[in-house]
Amino acid sequence: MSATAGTAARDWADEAERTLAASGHRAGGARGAVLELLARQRCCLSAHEIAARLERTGKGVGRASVYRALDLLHEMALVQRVDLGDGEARYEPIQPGGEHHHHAVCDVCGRVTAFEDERLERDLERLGRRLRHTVRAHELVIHGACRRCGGGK
Amino acid sequence: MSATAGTAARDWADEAERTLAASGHRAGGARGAVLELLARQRCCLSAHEIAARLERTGKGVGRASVYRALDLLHEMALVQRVDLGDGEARYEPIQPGGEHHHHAVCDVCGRVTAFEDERLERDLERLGRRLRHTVRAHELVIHGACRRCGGGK
DNA sequence: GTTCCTGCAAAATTTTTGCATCAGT
DNA sequence: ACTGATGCAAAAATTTTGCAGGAAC
Repeated sequence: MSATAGTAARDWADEAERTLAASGHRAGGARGAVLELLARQRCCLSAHEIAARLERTGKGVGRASVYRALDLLHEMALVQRVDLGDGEARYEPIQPGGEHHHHAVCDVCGRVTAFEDERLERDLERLGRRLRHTVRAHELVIHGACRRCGGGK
Repeated sequence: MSATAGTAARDWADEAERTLAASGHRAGGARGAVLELLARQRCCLSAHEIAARLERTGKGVGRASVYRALDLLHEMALVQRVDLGDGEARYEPIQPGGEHHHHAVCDVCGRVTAFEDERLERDLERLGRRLRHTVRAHELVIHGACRRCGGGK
């Protein structure tokens, strides 16, 4: 399973590089580091977190470059922007294969749980058709108390 | 229908004032103006928009007071925080009766469409039970192209 | 009269931009 | 070589905080 995830991550980073190259973008070190870090991640990361982690790994990258990389990746629909409600934007890879998850935030302990739900995804597709609104991205955030903090009684 | 909406709006503002009073909060002018403005609104407003509109109406209110009012209302679960992805937080009243909507953002023309969907709501309830996550609030944002900009073909 | 509310200004945070330099093609 | 990518510093935008005065109860 971790082998599969690793492969998917590498696939995503590779495809992202290819997509960027095809659009005339060059392969610099800063964006490459951001890509690689995002690819290895389970869940969304904020610009601040990305900069901090790259710093710790020795691959220090200017804040501006992090923001510029995220901006570009978002424009190219390679990353999903996630707003958990704490005032900083987070980003996570969009897997071309369709794997997609949403987020539940526990307002008590702060934990963020990622979850998938196939019926929800089908519902969202139907919704796009009903509204005649092309769905390029969708994002659901649930706020409340996680099972440990009161949801699981 | 507009009469109904007006009534619901007044109800919401009244109930909000009562809830606040019951928690030992006093009825000041700034928060009252924010409440009244929110109550009359169809969709979500940002702090900036709220301050600007109150300014135009002559009821100028300090930015800090707007933020403090929104903070308190959010804490008391009287308003829903909405993140449309443009870096500013928006807020809208939570109708106790259960009326609830979500938002579709057109990335082409910028229009924000509010929509309701009963099946989606049922799905989200089921989801909370499945995750054993108490759902205090949930927020869905769809990004893409609206029917005018390419979704309606 | 006490305590919360408000507004202004200052500060903290997050994100963007200008510009000189470096690096990929 | 040409042009995009990067980093630093400065700026902009959004939100928070400190504090003094005013208003609600």
